[in-house]
Amino acid sequence: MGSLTEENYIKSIYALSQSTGEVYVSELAKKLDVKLPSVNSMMKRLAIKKLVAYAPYKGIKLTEKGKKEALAIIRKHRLAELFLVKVMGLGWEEVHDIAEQLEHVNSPRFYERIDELLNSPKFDPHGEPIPDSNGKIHTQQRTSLIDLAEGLTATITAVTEDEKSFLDHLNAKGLQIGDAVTIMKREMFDGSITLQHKSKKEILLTHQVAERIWVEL
Amino acid sequence: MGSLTEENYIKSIYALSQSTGEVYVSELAKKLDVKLPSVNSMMKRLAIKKLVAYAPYKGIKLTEKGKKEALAIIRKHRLAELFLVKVMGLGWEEVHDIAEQLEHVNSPRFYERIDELLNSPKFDPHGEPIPDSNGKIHTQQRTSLIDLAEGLTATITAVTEDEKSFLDHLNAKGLQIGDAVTIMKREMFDGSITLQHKSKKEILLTHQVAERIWVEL
DNA sequence: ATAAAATGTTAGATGCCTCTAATATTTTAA
DNA sequence: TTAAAATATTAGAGGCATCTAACATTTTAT
Repeated sequence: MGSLTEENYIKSIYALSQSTGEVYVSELAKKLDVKLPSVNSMMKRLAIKKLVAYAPYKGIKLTEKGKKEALAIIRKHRLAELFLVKVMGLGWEEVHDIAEQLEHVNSPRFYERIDELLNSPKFDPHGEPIPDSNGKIHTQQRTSLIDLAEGLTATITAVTEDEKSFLDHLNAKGLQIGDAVTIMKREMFDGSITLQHKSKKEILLTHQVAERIWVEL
Repeated sequence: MGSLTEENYIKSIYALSQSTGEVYVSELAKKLDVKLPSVNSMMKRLAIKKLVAYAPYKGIKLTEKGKKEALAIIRKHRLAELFLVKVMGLGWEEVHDIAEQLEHVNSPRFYERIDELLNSPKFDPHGEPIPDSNGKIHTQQRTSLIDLAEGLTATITAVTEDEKSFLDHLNAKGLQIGDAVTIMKREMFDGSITLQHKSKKEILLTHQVAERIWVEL
């Protein structure tokens, strides 16, 4: 178990390297809100610990050991989020910041118990998959709401959780995980989308919002 | 909000100064398992922050500000312990170490919710009082099992929680908070005590164990 | 192909928290 | 009452995590 700071670096590297498999120093610095040299010196330390593969002027990659640690933290984060919603009755928009802290709690027993109480759940309240205790992740094939043709109906399965304000926005629009929506109109001009929702109301989403909503047909 | 380390110092100073109102550097060093100079330099920092009153070669005292912070941490610790037992179904002997971590979670909402779910509880699973959100503590007049005369019957209200092994010991003997016990015999020779318990069984406790059990007549 | 822009690294400093070794003060006991 | 023991402090160093300023490399665009 590394320090809290170390865990946050590992987690961010994992998140940012999802698509390309690597991260740039500047991306990481931006994400963690530190300056470039801070990232640089942390990379040296993590490389010594064999958590990242790092060569000067090259992208940063997690080693297998680093990935394993990242997935363990993500598992704890997502279990915590679901626990906060299901057991403690908090709103999905307010659990992220608390889970950011709970994910660093070192207690197998605590998380084993949460897992039991929630019946080994597969997805967190934002629809993100929860890795199992071996770090195995049940990936879903994802389609963004933005890629759906007019007339199609789909079910919201997940949202990309970046900031509380985004979830507040969805709450205000009345959208939740599991809701069925039909694409009424796609505006070419600004990329916005009009949906028909179970509430019978028409909902307008900007491109920026729609691209962060994942659906299944 | 100070650092985790700072919070642990404050909490330990509070605990150790309960009786006399002050702590010695060496006591604190022992409790926190650090060397004397570490305590010394931390005291200087805490004094600058007005959390402790500290003069060289004199005992350490918490300021009002320091006490308030200590009580806030203790409140979180004890709420967490009760939550772990009542809501999560963990044993009273295994919650201390988890609560040591949860007490540092910074989220008024999280603790407000725990307090609600537990119905603003007054005591933790070990019988220790939970300070209210203003730091006010509902102190009980306490009698130790060791001070009870033969023939008297009393109810266990609290135990002094120092180590898991002590609670394991009580579990093995079948003793719990709320149990009624009658003093059958007090041995002058070694200070041990024989109890009659609701289970009808006779239980022998050594002086060392009995003095850490608090009762009400 | 080279100059400018973007990105990354090194050097050196700071604060936090810890340590060991050396020194100082207070307490205790002869 | 003074020497020894116990307790506390200072000096100086090291690791972690951060920063600014200066320098190096890579990418890009003319």
